[in-house]
Amino acid sequence: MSKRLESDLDTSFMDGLIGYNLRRAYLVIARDFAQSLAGVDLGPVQFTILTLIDANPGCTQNIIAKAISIKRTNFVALLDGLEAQGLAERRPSPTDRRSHALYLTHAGQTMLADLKPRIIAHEQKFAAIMSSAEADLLRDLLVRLRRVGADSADETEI
Amino acid sequence: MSKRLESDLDTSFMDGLIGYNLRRAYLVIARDFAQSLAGVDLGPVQFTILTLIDANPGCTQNIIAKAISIKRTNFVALLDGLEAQGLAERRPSPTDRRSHALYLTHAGQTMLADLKPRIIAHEQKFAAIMSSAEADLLRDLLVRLRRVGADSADETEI
DNA sequence: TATTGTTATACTCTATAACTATA
DNA sequence: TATAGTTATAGAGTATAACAATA
Repeated sequence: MSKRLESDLDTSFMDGLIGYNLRRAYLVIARDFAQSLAGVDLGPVQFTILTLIDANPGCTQNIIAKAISIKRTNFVALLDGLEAQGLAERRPSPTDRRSHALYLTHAGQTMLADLKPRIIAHEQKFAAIMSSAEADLLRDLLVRLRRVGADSADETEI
Repeated sequence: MSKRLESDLDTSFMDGLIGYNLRRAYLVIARDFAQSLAGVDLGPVQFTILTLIDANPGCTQNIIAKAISIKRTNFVALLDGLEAQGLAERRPSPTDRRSHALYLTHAGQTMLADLKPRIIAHEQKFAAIMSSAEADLLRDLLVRLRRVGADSADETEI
């Protein structure tokens, strides 16, 4: 197998680009993440929303949407999906009648407790190929990278 | 502005995940990359294809598709777009009548020469926030990360 | 039988514009 | 006037299944 490797190709220009390498690594991890969620009707973003509601009960849609850099407008359907599955719910906000206070249902908490170990196992598969010092630096560099775009970002806070 | 920061949110679980930080950084760079290509009818993947055909004239669709981890099936429309704009062309392969030999047209070479400086400027905006040693380590870590998924990848070579 | 390219199709994520109800 | 949520819609990017031509 692999009679002809893609290493025959000259990819030198792309290989030097941070963005290109970032995309390649992201795609690999995103696929593995999705496999970790196999059998569950949740996308990666929905899992993230689940964890954030769990850690911040009563928070609003906007707060979460900004925190994870997705548009308010795209948040609606994602939350609709969680609500339809009985995992989360919108309650009227006690302080602002425009906004909703978000909570996990009991089923949502159970689901999250079931999924977290899967995600941690998925993560460890990747963390295993670097030292903890390298992992720390990697996270730090990724955070710094995403702050570069902070000015050009319109409504989605970085 | 920014009367209430998302840092009020407890995002500790997600912050610890490599995949999450990778996604956030990737999205920021991908948006900036797209802006660098503003006014040109090319997506990021099409730009990548353009550079690879330029560096590897006569190569086949499959070789490039594998090199950048996209499906053969999705490559077709991307290349169609390049051909429709007169930037690239499919010629019959001299050795295998199933495959096509890919080449840039003169217009394609001119376009690429125009775009490369834009992409390099885009890259430098991000490279500027780290030392060259950090950038080298980052690229190395990203390559190592994407190789973790090498076994579970079916047809798209990592 | 396996591989290259192809069509058709669907799903996820992201994006913009315009609306409503509140503030 | 601005903000929170919503609807509708569009576009990338990615995914699978099935096919024709060639190896």
